[in-house]
Amino acid sequence: MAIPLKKVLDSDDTDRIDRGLLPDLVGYQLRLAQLAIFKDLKRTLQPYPISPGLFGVLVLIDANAGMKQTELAKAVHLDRSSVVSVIDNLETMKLVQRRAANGDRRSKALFLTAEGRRLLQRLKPLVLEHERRLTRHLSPAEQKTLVNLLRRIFPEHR
Amino acid sequence: MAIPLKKVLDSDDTDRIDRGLLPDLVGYQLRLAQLAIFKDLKRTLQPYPISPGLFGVLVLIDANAGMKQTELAKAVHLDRSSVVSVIDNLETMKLVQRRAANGDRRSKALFLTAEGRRLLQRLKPLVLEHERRLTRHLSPAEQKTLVNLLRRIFPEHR
DNA sequence: TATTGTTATACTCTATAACTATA
DNA sequence: TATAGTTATAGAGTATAACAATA
Repeated sequence: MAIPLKKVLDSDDTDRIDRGLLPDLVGYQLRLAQLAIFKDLKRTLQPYPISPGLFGVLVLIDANAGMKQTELAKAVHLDRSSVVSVIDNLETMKLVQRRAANGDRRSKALFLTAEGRRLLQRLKPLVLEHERRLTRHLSPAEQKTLVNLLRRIFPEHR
Repeated sequence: MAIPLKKVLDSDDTDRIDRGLLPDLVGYQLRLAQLAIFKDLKRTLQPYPISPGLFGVLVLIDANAGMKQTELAKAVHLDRSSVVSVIDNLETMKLVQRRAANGDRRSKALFLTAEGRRLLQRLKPLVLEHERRLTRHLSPAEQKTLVNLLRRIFPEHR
Protein backbone atom coordinates (compact mmCIF):
# COMPACT_ATOMS: atom_id res chain seq x y z
CA MET A 1 0.00 0.00 0.00
CA ALA A 2 1.36 3.36 -1.05
CA ILE A 3 2.01 6.07 1.47
CA PRO A 4 -0.65 8.78 1.05
CA LEU A 5 1.95 11.46 0.44
CA LYS A 6 -0.41 14.22 -0.62
CA LYS A 7 -2.57 13.64 2.43
CA VAL A 8 0.39 13.94 4.73
CA LEU A 9 1.60 17.11 3.07
CA ASP A 10 -1.79 18.81 3.02
CA SER A 11 -2.90 17.49 6.36
CA ASP A 12 -3.65 19.66 9.32
CA ASP A 13 -3.60 16.60 11.53
CA THR A 14 -0.59 17.88 13.38
CA ASP A 15 -1.97 21.29 14.22
CA ARG A 16 -5.66 20.35 14.29
CA ILE A 17 -7.09 22.59 16.91
CA ASP A 18 -9.21 21.61 19.88
CA ARG A 19 -12.66 23.17 19.67
CA GLY A 20 -13.46 22.57 23.31
CA LEU A 21 -17.15 22.28 24.06
CA LEU A 22 -18.21 23.82 20.75
CA PRO A 23 -18.64 20.74 18.52
CA ASP A 24 -21.43 19.32 20.67
CA LEU A 25 -23.46 22.54 20.60
CA VAL A 26 -26.36 22.60 18.17
CA GLY A 27 -25.87 26.36 17.87
CA TYR A 28 -22.25 25.95 16.81
CA GLN A 29 -22.86 23.24 14.21
CA LEU A 30 -25.71 25.28 12.87
CA ARG A 31 -23.49 28.32 12.49
CA LEU A 32 -20.81 26.32 10.66
CA ALA A 33 -23.41 24.86 8.32
CA GLN A 34 -24.88 28.31 7.75
CA LEU A 35 -21.47 29.80 6.90
CA ALA A 36 -20.78 27.07 4.34
CA ILE A 37 -24.26 27.35 2.86
CA PHE A 38 -24.09 31.13 2.48
CA LYS A 39 -20.71 30.87 0.85
CA ASP A 40 -22.03 28.43 -1.73
CA LEU A 41 -25.25 30.35 -2.28
CA LYS A 42 -23.43 33.65 -2.80
CA ARG A 43 -21.20 31.98 -5.36
CA THR A 44 -24.28 30.48 -7.01
CA LEU A 45 -25.97 33.89 -7.33
CA GLN A 46 -22.77 35.77 -8.14
CA PRO A 47 -23.55 36.24 -11.86
CA TYR A 48 -26.67 38.16 -10.80
CA PRO A 49 -26.96 41.29 -8.62
CA ILE A 50 -28.97 39.28 -6.10
CA SER A 51 -27.82 38.33 -2.59
CA PRO A 52 -29.35 35.43 -0.66
CA GLY A 53 -31.50 37.94 1.23
CA LEU A 54 -32.74 39.62 -1.96
CA PHE A 55 -33.62 36.23 -3.43
CA GLY A 56 -35.87 35.57 -0.44
CA VAL A 57 -37.53 38.96 -0.90
CA LEU A 58 -38.23 38.25 -4.57
CA VAL A 59 -39.81 34.91 -3.68
CA LEU A 60 -42.02 36.51 -1.04
CA ILE A 61 -43.23 39.35 -3.26
CA ASP A 62 -43.85 36.90 -6.08
CA ALA A 63 -45.94 34.66 -3.83
CA ASN A 64 -47.73 37.61 -2.20
CA ALA A 65 -48.29 40.16 -4.94
CA GLY A 66 -49.42 43.46 -3.47
CA MET A 67 -48.02 42.85 0.01
CA LYS A 68 -47.12 45.94 2.06
CA GLN A 69 -43.59 46.88 3.10
CA THR A 70 -44.37 46.36 6.78
CA GLU A 71 -45.67 42.87 6.06
CA LEU A 72 -42.47 42.12 4.20
CA ALA A 73 -40.42 43.50 7.08
CA LYS A 74 -42.14 41.15 9.51
CA ALA A 75 -41.71 38.20 7.17
CA VAL A 76 -37.96 38.65 6.82
CA HIS A 77 -37.31 39.80 10.39
CA LEU A 78 -36.08 43.25 9.37
CA ASP A 79 -36.96 46.70 10.61
CA ARG A 80 -39.37 48.73 8.45
CA SER A 81 -36.56 51.21 7.78
CA SER A 82 -34.23 48.48 6.55
CA VAL A 83 -36.82 47.29 4.06
CA VAL A 84 -36.91 50.74 2.48
CA SER A 85 -33.40 50.46 1.07
CA VAL A 86 -33.91 46.81 0.13
CA ILE A 87 -36.90 47.79 -2.00
CA ASP A 88 -35.08 50.88 -3.27
CA ASN A 89 -32.39 48.58 -4.63
CA LEU A 90 -34.81 46.17 -6.25
CA GLU A 91 -36.81 49.06 -7.70
CA THR A 92 -33.66 50.65 -9.14
CA MET A 93 -32.95 47.32 -10.82
CA LYS A 94 -36.51 47.36 -12.23
CA LEU A 95 -37.30 44.07 -10.53
CA VAL A 96 -39.91 45.36 -8.10
CA GLN A 97 -42.51 48.09 -8.28
CA ARG A 98 -44.15 50.10 -5.51
CA ARG A 99 -47.78 50.96 -6.27
CA ALA A 100 -50.42 52.87 -4.34
CA ALA A 101 -52.26 50.43 -2.08
CA ASN A 102 -56.03 50.18 -2.25
CA GLY A 103 -57.79 51.93 0.58
CA ASP A 104 -54.80 53.04 2.67
CA ARG A 105 -52.81 55.87 1.18
CA ARG A 106 -50.00 55.44 3.71
CA SER A 107 -48.90 52.04 2.49
CA LYS A 108 -47.40 50.84 -0.75
CA ALA A 109 -48.24 47.58 -2.49
CA LEU A 110 -45.27 45.62 -3.78
CA PHE A 111 -45.20 43.75 -7.08
CA LEU A 112 -42.58 42.04 -9.20
CA THR A 113 -42.14 43.56 -12.64
CA ALA A 114 -42.17 41.27 -15.65
CA GLU A 115 -38.41 41.45 -15.53
CA GLY A 116 -38.44 40.55 -11.84
CA ARG A 117 -40.55 37.49 -12.52
CA ARG A 118 -38.31 36.51 -15.41
CA LEU A 119 -35.19 36.78 -13.28
CA LEU A 120 -36.78 34.86 -10.42
CA GLN A 121 -37.70 32.01 -12.75
CA ARG A 122 -34.09 31.89 -13.90
CA LEU A 123 -32.77 31.97 -10.34
CA LYS A 124 -34.99 29.25 -8.89
CA PRO A 125 -33.27 26.33 -10.66
CA LEU A 126 -29.89 27.64 -9.56
CA VAL A 127 -31.03 27.77 -5.95
CA LEU A 128 -32.48 24.28 -6.21
CA GLU A 129 -29.14 23.04 -7.56
CA HIS A 130 -27.44 24.72 -4.62
CA GLU A 131 -29.92 22.99 -2.31
CA ARG A 132 -29.04 19.64 -3.88
CA ARG A 133 -25.35 20.34 -3.35
CA LEU A 134 -25.75 21.12 0.32
CA THR A 135 -27.86 18.04 0.94
CA ARG A 136 -25.86 15.71 -1.24
CA HIS A 137 -24.63 13.63 1.69
CA LEU A 138 -28.18 13.18 3.03
CA SER A 139 -30.85 10.76 1.91
CA PRO A 140 -34.27 12.24 1.06
CA ALA A 141 -35.58 10.90 4.38
CA GLU A 142 -32.70 12.54 6.24
CA GLN A 143 -33.35 15.85 4.51
CA LYS A 144 -36.94 15.74 5.62
CA THR A 145 -35.89 14.87 9.16
CA LEU A 146 -33.45 17.75 9.17
CA VAL A 147 -36.03 20.29 7.99
CA ASN A 148 -38.49 19.09 10.60
CA LEU A 149 -35.95 19.25 13.41
CA LEU A 150 -34.90 22.76 12.35
CA ARG A 151 -38.52 23.89 12.38
CA ARG A 152 -38.73 22.90 16.03
CA ILE A 153 -35.94 25.26 17.12
CA PHE A 154 -37.51 28.36 18.70
CA PRO A 155 -40.75 27.85 16.74
CA GLU A 156 -42.17 30.74 18.78
CA HIS A 157 -39.81 33.15 17.02
CA ARG A 158 -40.94 32.47 13.44
CA MET B 1 -66.32 25.78 24.71
CA ALA B 2 -65.29 29.43 24.90
CA ILE B 3 -64.39 31.37 21.82
CA PRO B 4 -60.59 31.90 21.85
CA LEU B 5 -60.99 35.68 21.69
CA LYS B 6 -57.37 36.58 22.36
CA LYS B 7 -56.22 34.18 19.69
CA VAL B 8 -58.52 35.74 17.14
CA LEU B 9 -57.39 39.24 18.03
CA ASP B 10 -53.67 38.45 17.97
CA SER B 11 -53.82 36.09 15.08
CA ASP B 12 -52.11 36.67 11.78
CA ASP B 13 -54.15 33.86 10.28
CA THR B 14 -55.89 36.24 7.91
CA ASP B 15 -52.79 37.86 6.50
CA ARG B 16 -50.43 34.93 6.92
CA ILE B 17 -48.10 35.21 4.01
CA ASP B 18 -47.20 32.58 1.48
CA ARG B 19 -43.52 31.72 1.60
CA GLY B 20 -43.49 30.04 -1.77
CA LEU B 21 -40.80 27.41 -2.18
CA LEU B 22 -38.79 28.62 0.80
CA PRO B 23 -40.18 26.46 3.65
CA ASP B 24 -38.98 23.24 2.03
CA LEU B 25 -35.42 24.49 1.58
CA VAL B 26 -32.93 23.27 4.15
CA GLY B 27 -31.01 26.50 3.65
CA TYR B 28 -34.05 28.62 4.51
CA GLN B 29 -35.04 26.69 7.63
CA LEU B 30 -31.44 26.79 8.73
CA ARG B 31 -31.33 30.55 8.32
CA LEU B 32 -34.53 31.03 10.32
CA ALA B 33 -33.20 28.79 13.09
CA GLN B 34 -29.89 30.65 13.06
CA LEU B 35 -31.61 34.04 13.35
CA ALA B 36 -33.64 32.90 16.35
CA ILE B 37 -30.63 31.28 18.00
CA PHE B 38 -28.44 34.36 17.58
CA LYS B 39 -31.15 36.57 18.99
CA ASP B 40 -31.42 34.41 22.10
CA LEU B 41 -27.66 34.02 22.47
CA LYS B 42 -27.07 37.77 22.18
CA ARG B 43 -29.66 38.35 24.87
CA THR B 44 -28.01 35.67 27.00
CA LEU B 45 -24.59 37.32 26.75
CA GLN B 46 -25.92 40.87 26.93
CA PRO B 47 -24.76 41.52 30.52
CA TYR B 48 -21.19 40.87 29.30
CA PRO B 49 -19.24 42.65 26.57
CA ILE B 50 -19.05 39.38 24.64
CA SER B 51 -20.77 38.62 21.34
CA PRO B 52 -21.47 35.08 20.13
CA GLY B 53 -18.38 35.31 17.95
CA LEU B 54 -16.15 36.49 20.78
CA PHE B 55 -17.41 33.65 22.97
CA GLY B 56 -16.23 31.18 20.36
CA VAL B 57 -12.83 32.85 20.22
CA LEU B 58 -12.44 32.64 23.99
CA VAL B 59 -13.29 28.93 23.91
CA LEU B 60 -10.76 28.29 21.15
CA ILE B 61 -7.92 30.19 22.82
CA ASP B 62 -8.72 28.49 26.13
CA ALA B 63 -8.57 25.06 24.52
CA ASN B 64 -5.47 25.91 22.45
CA ALA B 65 -3.30 28.09 24.64
CA GLY B 66 -0.50 29.62 22.60
CA MET B 67 -2.22 29.31 19.24
CA LYS B 68 -1.21 31.82 16.55
CA GLN B 69 -3.52 34.45 15.11
CA THR B 70 -3.48 32.87 11.68
CA GLU B 71 -4.50 29.52 13.17
CA LEU B 72 -7.36 31.25 14.93
CA ALA B 73 -8.37 32.98 11.67
CA LYS B 74 -8.59 29.63 9.90
CA ALA B 75 -10.56 28.09 12.76
CA VAL B 76 -13.24 30.80 12.75
CA HIS B 77 -13.28 31.36 8.98
CA LEU B 78 -12.10 34.96 9.19
CA ASP B 79 -9.42 36.83 7.33
CA ARG B 80 -6.14 37.40 9.20
CA SER B 81 -6.84 41.13 9.16
CA SER B 82 -10.25 40.67 10.77
CA VAL B 83 -8.73 38.69 13.61
CA VAL B 84 -6.45 41.61 14.46
CA SER B 85 -9.30 43.81 15.68
CA VAL B 86 -11.03 40.89 17.36
CA ILE B 87 -7.92 40.25 19.44
CA ASP B 88 -7.38 43.99 19.93
CA ASN B 89 -10.81 44.15 21.56
CA LEU B 90 -10.24 41.14 23.78
CA GLU B 91 -6.80 42.43 24.75
CA THR B 92 -8.22 45.87 25.62
CA MET B 93 -10.68 44.07 27.90
CA LYS B 94 -7.73 42.25 29.51
CA LEU B 95 -9.24 38.89 28.56
CA VAL B 96 -6.56 37.80 26.10
CA GLN B 97 -2.83 38.36 25.90
CA ARG B 98 -0.51 38.36 22.88
CA ARG B 99 2.94 36.99 23.69
CA ALA B 100 6.05 36.46 21.61
CA ALA B 101 5.88 33.02 20.02
CA ASN B 102 8.76 30.61 20.48
CA GLY B 103 11.03 30.34 17.49
CA ASP B 104 9.21 32.62 15.03
CA ARG B 105 9.39 36.29 15.80
CA ARG B 106 6.73 37.14 13.23
CA SER B 107 3.89 35.37 15.01
CA LYS B 108 2.17 36.00 18.32
CA ALA B 109 0.98 33.33 20.73
CA LEU B 110 -2.46 33.88 22.20
CA PHE B 111 -3.42 33.16 25.80
CA LEU B 112 -6.37 33.86 28.03
CA THR B 113 -5.56 35.98 31.05
CA ALA B 114 -6.70 34.82 34.47
CA GLU B 115 -9.59 37.23 34.06
CA GLY B 116 -10.37 35.75 30.64
CA ARG B 117 -10.50 32.26 32.07
CA ARG B 118 -12.66 33.45 34.95
CA LEU B 119 -15.12 35.14 32.58
CA LEU B 120 -15.23 32.12 30.29
CA GLN B 121 -16.07 29.85 33.21
CA ARG B 122 -18.92 32.18 34.11
CA LEU B 123 -20.16 32.32 30.52
CA LYS B 124 -20.15 28.58 29.83
CA PRO B 125 -23.15 27.74 32.04
CA LEU B 126 -25.12 30.60 30.45
CA VAL B 127 -24.40 29.27 26.98
CA LEU B 128 -25.36 25.76 28.05
CA GLU B 129 -28.66 27.12 29.39
CA HIS B 130 -29.18 28.85 26.05
CA GLU B 131 -28.45 25.55 24.32
CA ARG B 132 -31.06 23.82 26.49
CA ARG B 133 -33.59 26.51 25.55
CA LEU B 134 -33.06 26.12 21.84
CA THR B 135 -33.30 22.33 22.01
CA ARG B 136 -36.15 22.23 24.47
CA HIS B 137 -38.61 20.79 21.93
CA LEU B 138 -36.19 18.02 20.98
CA SER B 139 -35.46 14.76 22.75
CA PRO B 140 -31.81 13.97 23.52
CA ALA B 141 -31.83 11.48 20.66
CA GLU B 142 -33.23 14.11 18.29
CA GLN B 143 -30.57 16.61 19.35
CA LYS B 144 -27.90 14.11 18.55
CA THR B 145 -29.49 13.34 15.19
CA LEU B 146 -29.66 17.05 14.42
CA VAL B 147 -25.99 17.65 15.25
CA ASN B 148 -24.97 14.70 13.10
CA LEU B 149 -27.08 15.81 10.15
CA LEU B 150 -25.69 19.36 10.40
CA ARG B 151 -22.13 18.00 10.39
CA ARG B 152 -22.84 16.37 7.04
CA ILE B 153 -23.68 19.65 5.30
CA PHE B 154 -20.67 20.77 3.23
CA PRO B 155 -18.28 18.78 5.47
CA GLU B 156 -15.53 19.70 2.99
CA HIS B 157 -15.80 23.35 4.06
CA ARG B 158 -15.05 22.89 7.78
C1' DT C 1 -53.09 58.73 19.02
C1' DA C 2 -51.23 55.04 16.08
C1' DT C 3 -49.32 53.42 11.82
C1' DT C 4 -46.69 53.58 7.15
C1' DG C 5 -43.04 54.82 4.82
C1' DT C 6 -39.06 57.61 4.91
C1' DT C 7 -34.55 59.96 6.07
C1' DA C 8 -30.32 60.66 8.48
C1' DT C 9 -27.19 58.47 10.97
C1' DA C 10 -24.38 55.06 13.09
C1' DC C 11 -22.79 50.53 14.39
C1' DT C 12 -21.13 45.69 13.60
C1' DC C 13 -18.86 42.54 10.99
C1' DT C 14 -16.02 41.51 7.47
C1' DA C 15 -12.96 41.85 3.34
C1' DT C 16 -9.17 43.82 0.20
C1' DA C 17 -4.85 45.91 -0.64
C1' DA C 18 -0.69 47.58 0.73
C1' DC C 19 2.87 47.81 4.32
C1' DT C 20 6.63 45.87 7.95
C1' DA C 21 9.29 42.60 9.91
C1' DT C 22 10.67 38.61 9.81
C1' DA C 23 11.56 33.80 7.63
C1' DT D 1 10.12 34.96 -2.20
C1' DA D 2 6.75 33.78 1.22
C1' DT D 3 4.48 34.40 5.64
C1' DA D 4 2.53 36.79 10.16
C1' DG D 5 0.68 40.55 11.72
C1' DT D 6 -0.84 45.15 10.87
C1' DT D 7 -3.09 49.42 8.94
C1' DA D 8 -6.25 52.08 6.22
C1' DT D 9 -10.23 51.77 4.01
C1' DA D 10 -14.55 50.30 2.23
C1' DG D 11 -18.80 47.65 1.76
C1' DA D 12 -22.87 44.96 3.26
C1' DG D 13 -26.40 44.64 6.39
C1' DT D 14 -28.84 46.27 9.94
C1' DA D 15 -30.82 49.25 13.70
C1' DT D 16 -32.48 53.66 16.15
C1' DA D 17 -34.65 58.07 16.28
C1' DA D 18 -37.20 61.60 14.38
C1' DC D 19 -40.39 63.19 10.74
C1' DA D 20 -44.49 63.76 7.34
C1' DA D 21 -48.63 61.91 5.64
C1' DT D 22 -52.46 59.40 6.68
C1' DA D 23 -55.53 56.61 9.53
